Amino acid sequence: MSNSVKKAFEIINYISNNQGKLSLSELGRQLGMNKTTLFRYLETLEILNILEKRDSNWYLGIELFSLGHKVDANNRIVDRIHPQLEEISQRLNETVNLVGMYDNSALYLDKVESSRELQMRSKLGDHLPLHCTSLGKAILSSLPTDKVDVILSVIELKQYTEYTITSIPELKKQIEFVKTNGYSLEKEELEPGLSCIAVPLYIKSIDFYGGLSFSGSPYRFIDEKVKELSAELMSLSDKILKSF
Amino acid sequence: MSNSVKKAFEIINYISNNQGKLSLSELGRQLGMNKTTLFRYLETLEILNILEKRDSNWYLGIELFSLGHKVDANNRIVDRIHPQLEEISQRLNETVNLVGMYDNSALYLDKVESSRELQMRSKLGDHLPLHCTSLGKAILSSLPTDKVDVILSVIELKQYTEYTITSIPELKKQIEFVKTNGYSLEKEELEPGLSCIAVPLYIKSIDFYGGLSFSGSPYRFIDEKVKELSAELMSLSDKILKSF
DNA sequence: ATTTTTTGTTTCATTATACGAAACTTTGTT
DNA sequence: AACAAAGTTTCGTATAATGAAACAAAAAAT
Repeated sequence: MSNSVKKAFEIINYISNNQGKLSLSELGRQLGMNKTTLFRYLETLEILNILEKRDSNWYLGIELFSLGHKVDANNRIVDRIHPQLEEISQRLNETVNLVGMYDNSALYLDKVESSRELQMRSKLGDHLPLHCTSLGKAILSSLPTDKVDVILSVIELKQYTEYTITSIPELKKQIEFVKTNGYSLEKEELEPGLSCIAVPLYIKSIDFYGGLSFSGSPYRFIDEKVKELSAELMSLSDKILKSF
Repeated sequence: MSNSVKKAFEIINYISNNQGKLSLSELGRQLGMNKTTLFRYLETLEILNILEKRDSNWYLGIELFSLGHKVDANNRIVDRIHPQLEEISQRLNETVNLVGMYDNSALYLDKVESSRELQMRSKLGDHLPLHCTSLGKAILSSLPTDKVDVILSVIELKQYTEYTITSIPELKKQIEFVKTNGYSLEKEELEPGLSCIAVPLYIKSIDFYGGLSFSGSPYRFIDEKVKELSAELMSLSDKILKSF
């Protein structure tokens, strides 16, 4: 495995989580790297527009923006589904989200926000934990049981709020609920004030394991609303599956 | 400059323009690289999820998607402006676009599509030429004259359609038009059936040179419409400038 | 079915290049 | 002005990248 390439991406990854906060020396300290070596990496990556230096602090560069938008994951699934997310979001005035599973987490692929919710900072590209999101539980419900067992034993069931489920049997119960009812629920298990309703979206032909969800304030998602919204998601999921 | 890092990104860039078309051998031939060396690069980049192999053809990987969405170019300009693009797009039912200048081209930063236009393949992250787009001409009009001279002498005035302007004096005339009227026009100079109306967006405090535009069919952009839409863009530009 | 060709992968000696200590320059601080 | 810290350049050394060759696996041709 190519050492320098690996190191370059370690640097890029580290900066991606600390943009605008780190100078060369600080980076060297935190990554435990010799400053001359680091200097050369940063210089190279800056020339390539992969990284950007402003006021001697480092940011991700514009070339990563370009590359990121050319990623053609799973046959342009995002491009194909986006119009349908737009439609459902506008019609119901709800925020709708699309994720796909990669490396034992749910990758945030697309979202359309309702006018109701205030615009939050874009989280596309983020990895969501599987055990405390409705989308995660939806995905788990669409996986074969033995795979679920492996995943649950591998991932850390980190406690994010007082409602986060950290017990494997309890999670399995919830996964059974999704299998029976077709949708999953999550109430402030990841962050306070945020709830979700989700359904799995498994597209066999392209080996895509993902999910669709509505997200919003837990106060709005009362029983009656949950019935309506979960039915909408299930019918959207069906529609998408037919188009693939 | 770090050789291997540079080479890794050469490979990534080449694949980004030929996704799903190239096997290891084919890549080696086209890039003039030794297959053993290339093999090691591809292996490394695949492990890092920067590249992805499907049916022995190479694609950009999901990690680039994540990184690309974390690019925080120019103080989150996209996140801050997006809601206003949404508003104007919905109110007028027009497709609206945002670009910024990087490396002598207009980088496609954001867009909101109208329900009128059919959803086209996402072009965010693409580099648009300056000489045959309304956005390019708008940006050029906001730059100091000596810089414009340098840029016009450096960039290739490639002919895309029969309407593409390839003469520097003619381009300068059009730039003067933008300076006088505050907006720029482009009719099928880049691709047949596509016209644009644009205004410059120069945010001094963050050294951002960019532009806003409406795009659509040339048949719809008649004189009267041009007046209305250009006025809308100018007032949006003003509003944005005030918020920075 | 058999041979031939092409593609993908591993090994290994050579050499190029990445490395980091040290010196030096620039910038910021007391 | 003196000092400290950050950033940059130089250069000998060691390491890691390189690519030819051999090999394995998969396609293509006979």
